[in-house]
Amino acid sequence: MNGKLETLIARLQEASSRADLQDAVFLLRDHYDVDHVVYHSVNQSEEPYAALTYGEDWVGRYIEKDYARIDPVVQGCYQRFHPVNWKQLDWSGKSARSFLGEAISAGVGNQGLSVPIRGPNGQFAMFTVSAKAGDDSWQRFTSDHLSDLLLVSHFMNQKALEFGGPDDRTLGRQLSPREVDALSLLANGQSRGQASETLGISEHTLRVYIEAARLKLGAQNTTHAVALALSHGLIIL
Amino acid sequence: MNGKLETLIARLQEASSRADLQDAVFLLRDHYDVDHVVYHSVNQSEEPYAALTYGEDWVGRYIEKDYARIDPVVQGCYQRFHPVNWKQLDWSGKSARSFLGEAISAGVGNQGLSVPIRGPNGQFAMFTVSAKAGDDSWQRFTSDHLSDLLLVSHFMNQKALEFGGPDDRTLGRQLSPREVDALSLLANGQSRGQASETLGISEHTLRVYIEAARLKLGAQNTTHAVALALSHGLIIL
DNA sequence: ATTTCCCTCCCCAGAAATAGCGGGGCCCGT
DNA sequence: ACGGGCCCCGCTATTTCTGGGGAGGGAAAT
Repeated sequence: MNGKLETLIARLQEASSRADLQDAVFLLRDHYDVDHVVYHSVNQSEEPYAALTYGEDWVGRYIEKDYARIDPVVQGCYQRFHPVNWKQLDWSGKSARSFLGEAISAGVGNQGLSVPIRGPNGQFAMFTVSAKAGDDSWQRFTSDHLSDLLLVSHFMNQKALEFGGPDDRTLGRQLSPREVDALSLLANGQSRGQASETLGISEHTLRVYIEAARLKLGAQNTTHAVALALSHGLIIL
Repeated sequence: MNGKLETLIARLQEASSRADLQDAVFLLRDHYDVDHVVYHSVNQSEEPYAALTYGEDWVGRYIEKDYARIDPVVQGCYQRFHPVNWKQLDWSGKSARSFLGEAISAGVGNQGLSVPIRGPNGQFAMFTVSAKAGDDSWQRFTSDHLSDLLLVSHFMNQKALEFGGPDDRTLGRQLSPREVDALSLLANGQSRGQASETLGISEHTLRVYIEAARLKLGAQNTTHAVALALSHGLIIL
C-alpha cells in the first residue's frame, strides 16, 4: 500500500503537462476506490484550473452558478488548515442545503474529505476525495489515508504551479534596506509623518525612499507598492 | 522507519500543550540525526511562536536584529510552495552573506531544508531541519525524507494553530463582496477614480466601501487596510 | 415582520500623497 | 578616481485621499 503511494507520487512528480494531472486524478480514484477525486484552484483573480473526475454537466453548472461562493466546503477549507470532513461543516443555511441536494443528485457522493492547499501570492487550491459511504466506514477511510492525501495534494499542487504562469520572482530583492523599512511601516498603518519619526529621518527623505521603491516595483502609487512588496514577500506584514 | 514516523506523528497529534511541541522538535532532531529542528511562525501580526533546538543566544540575536527581514531562507520560503533547500537560495547580497556567516558560526549548520507552511488568514510558518553535511549526503537525506518532513510540518502547524489564540475567523469573512472588489482594485494600483469607473459606481460609493472595510479591519488608513486584507488572504495580488 | 446588513448616492474641509526642483556625504566596485 | 547606489535634507505646487456628516432601496436572515 505504501509502495503504491510512492509510485503514485513518483508518477505525479514526473508529470510534464496538465494532461498528466488529469490522468492522475483518475488513477487516484481507482486506487482509493472512491467516487471522485478533484483538484482545483480557487483563485478568482488568476486563471482557474482544475483536474477532476466529475462529469461535465456538474462542473458546468458549478461554474455557471458561481457555486464556489456558497459551497460550504470551499468556505470551510478557506478558514481551516487541516483537511475538512464534509460532515463537520455547517450545512444549515438555505443556499447551502439546496446546493448539497443538487450536488448529491449530481453523483458527487454524500461523504467527502477536502484538503486546503495554500501557495505563494495568496494561491488557494483544494484537493478533494468523495464517495457514497456510511459515516463509520468513511471515518475509517479518512483516518487511514489522511497522510497519503496530504502528500498527494502537496505534489499535485506543486505540479499545477509548475504548469501555471512563469515565476516573477525576479522582481524582488532589489529594494534597499531603507526602502524596505519605509514600506513596512506604511504597511503597518503609519502615515508618512509617523514613519519618518519612527525612523528618525525627515519626512522628505522617507518620501524619497517610497518613491524609489515605487519606481523599482513598477507601482502606480504607494498603496500599490505596498501591495506588491507584500505579495512578493519583500516585506512581511 | 515508516513505523517510527507514524509514532512520531501520533505523538504530535496527542500533544496537549506547547511544551509537547518543544519536546517534539528534540525527538525529531534525534530521530533524523540532524543538528537542528525548528518550527516557527513568521507572523508579526499574530503573536510569534517557535519550537526549536537552537541555542538561546542565536535565537535572541535573530529576534533582536530582526533577521527574519533579511534571512534568505524566510524570503525564499515566502515565495515558494515546495520545500526549499538552502543551497538553492540566493546568498549573494551583502546582508545575506554576513547573516550566513553568523548563522554558521552559531552552529546552525551549513545545510538546511525549510518547509513553507501556510494557514488561514495569511498565517505563515516554517519548519526547518539543518545539519553540517556535504552536498551529496544532504541531497540524499532530503529526498529520502521529503515526505516525512512534509507530514511532520503539517501536523506541527496544526497543533501550533490549536494552541494559538482563539480563531479570528471572525475578522475575515466579514468583508462584503463590494468591499473586497474595492480593496482589490486599490491593491492593483488603481486610484479611487479609476476603481470607481472600473466598478461602474460613483467615486463616493467606492469611498464608502473602502471606509467600511477599513473600519472592519481596524486599519489606520487605506494602505493599511489593503496590507491587512492581503496578508489575511482576503484579497489577492 | 422587523432588524440588519449591503449597495448606492451626495457635500465639505482638512490632511496627505504626488511630482517637480535643488543640495551634500558615504561606501563600493571597476 | 570615477560612477553609481544608498543615505540624508530643503522647498513649492497640484492632485488626491481622508473622515465626518446624511439618506434611501433592497435582500437576507431571525
